[in-house]
Amino acid sequence: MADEAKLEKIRHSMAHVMAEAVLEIFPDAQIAIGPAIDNGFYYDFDLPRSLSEQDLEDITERMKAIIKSNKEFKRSVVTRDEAKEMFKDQKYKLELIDAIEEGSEISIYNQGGFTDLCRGPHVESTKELNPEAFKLLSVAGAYWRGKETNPMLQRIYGTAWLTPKDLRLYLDHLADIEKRDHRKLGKELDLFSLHEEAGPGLVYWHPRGARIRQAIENFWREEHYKNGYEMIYTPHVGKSWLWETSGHLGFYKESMYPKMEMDNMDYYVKPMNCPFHIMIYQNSKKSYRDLPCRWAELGTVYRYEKAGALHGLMRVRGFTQDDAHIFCTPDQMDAEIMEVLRFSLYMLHSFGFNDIHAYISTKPEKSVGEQEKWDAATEALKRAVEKEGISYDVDEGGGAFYGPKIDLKIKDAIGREWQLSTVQFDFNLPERFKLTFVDKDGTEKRPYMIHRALLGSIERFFGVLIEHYAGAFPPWLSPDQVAVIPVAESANDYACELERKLRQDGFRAKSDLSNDRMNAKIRKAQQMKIPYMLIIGDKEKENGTVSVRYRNGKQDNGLSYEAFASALKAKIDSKEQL
RNA sequence: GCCCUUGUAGCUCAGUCGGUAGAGCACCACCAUGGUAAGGUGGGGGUCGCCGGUUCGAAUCCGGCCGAGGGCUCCA
Repeated sequence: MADEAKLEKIRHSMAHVMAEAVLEIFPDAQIAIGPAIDNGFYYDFDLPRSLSEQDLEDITERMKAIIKSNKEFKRSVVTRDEAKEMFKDQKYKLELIDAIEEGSEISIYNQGGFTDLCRGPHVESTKELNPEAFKLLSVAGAYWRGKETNPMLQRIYGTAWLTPKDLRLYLDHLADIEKRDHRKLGKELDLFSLHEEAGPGLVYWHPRGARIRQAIENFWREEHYKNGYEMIYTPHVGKSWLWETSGHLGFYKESMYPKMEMDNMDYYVKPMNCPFHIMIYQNSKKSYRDLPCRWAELGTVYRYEKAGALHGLMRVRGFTQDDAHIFCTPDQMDAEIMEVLRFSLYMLHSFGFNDIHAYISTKPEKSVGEQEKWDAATEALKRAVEKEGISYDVDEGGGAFYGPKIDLKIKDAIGREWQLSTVQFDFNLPERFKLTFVDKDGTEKRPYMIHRALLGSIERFFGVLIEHYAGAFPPWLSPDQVAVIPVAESANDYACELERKLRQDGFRAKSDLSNDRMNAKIRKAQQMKIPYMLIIGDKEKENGTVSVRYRNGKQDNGLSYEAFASALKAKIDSKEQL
């Protein structure tokens, strides 16, 4: 942990060194802020022209020279007026000085030719910075103080470490991230595509991607049924009164696709499934005996995300939520929450996510629903996480206005966090739609309503899966589980026979009868990350056996078909990685 | 939405000072029948994102639009 503090000092000091280098090149540059961040640092500048890659090299060289000149970082305290005088040509600094609270100390740091308004801390001297352990990564636009109405500055991002080896490791990590990029793998493995000409942010699932989706959805449906849910299907558009009642037109209109007019009525494409599920609830009078109702739907919704926010499968405009709504009595709430959380964890584990952290968000300032309800619901959430023994953080006041929630974030194979599951109480919709149930005593009462999605959206979940497995899916999810590769044409008929048998036994198999040589076929199957290859020639044909080549290069020769099929089935059933 | 970068064949990318396009892979055909990561030869395929401007002439220069990538929440 001492290293963490040291690193922060190093990174923050690097930012100052970078500012000095930039000022050498652009003496009139306006400098803004330059903090240490995760893995590195940045500094924002207002410059007369845009920076290029070439500039980054230039700046890097100057930074190295500054570091090698062994400048001390000297801290001093100045008065407000002194500070204003020192930075009289730096309008952003003046703004910062004005923002400093009356009575608090104003400190400056100086290293050689550069002085910055700064609360520190810094290293003692540039001697402590390793000129071979940092790298400038990119230039990006950033608003002054992050506000859209402010001028756009140029931000230079850099990364800095204690040693060149640490830098190397970090750059390798970045390269790994790039290799796993689901957009790249989606193309290479022929899983999905997006088509600007047909509408940005809308996903096309190719056959190989669709097979994975079906494996996910089949599993999802089976498990939901086993766990007491009913499947429902609801429309994709609804009249405006639905969205007025739900409040979406009031709070959410910006993100909805615009209205369609028909028969003097306005229709909207759904951005959420909830109001439709409520329609079903209201279709008949509900008794406490009918509750809980657990209704699940793979519901496709459309939201008009800002153009700049779209990102592959991770942020799209049309997506399918693995949605469910639970309507229950107040008495049932505790048990339902426990169950939802247990079920979520089971689902996430099944997909190979075992590092899970929970975030509970509580009542914000502006909210609906009585305090007691919020407290009861929030307590139920806490009890549930504690019972499951997963670590959690509480985001006080971070809930939606309509109820507290719990989000589950998983860590993927290379340690990145992704939010998947969410369980949210809703004190708003039951009120707005005047939902009721008749209780034991014959009086009408308001049911609790819980929204939950375990995978989040199928599209985004797919993106996370691709990156988690780097495209090498475990057999139960692999689009092609088995590639049958004949050594020469004489084994083609045997290959076809094997393919037919495998498919009939429920496996996803395909034989490669192309003109290529066996070596090329193996290469292709390997590149498509198919877990099992059956290499068959005259030998196997004669003996009725198969030779198995695994994705990892290992090999099992001369197995009987039955032996292979049962081993494969066991692997698929276990959902294990190969 | 805003800033920077970017948009050439299905994919990955070349294309120098403006003179109406190239490679590899993929695809198709033929030859080769090959035991664990690319066999050979030949062929087809692009109004260079879209619209407009400058020019004798634009993939190349200029403007606008559309899309994609990075960033815009780490705070003197």
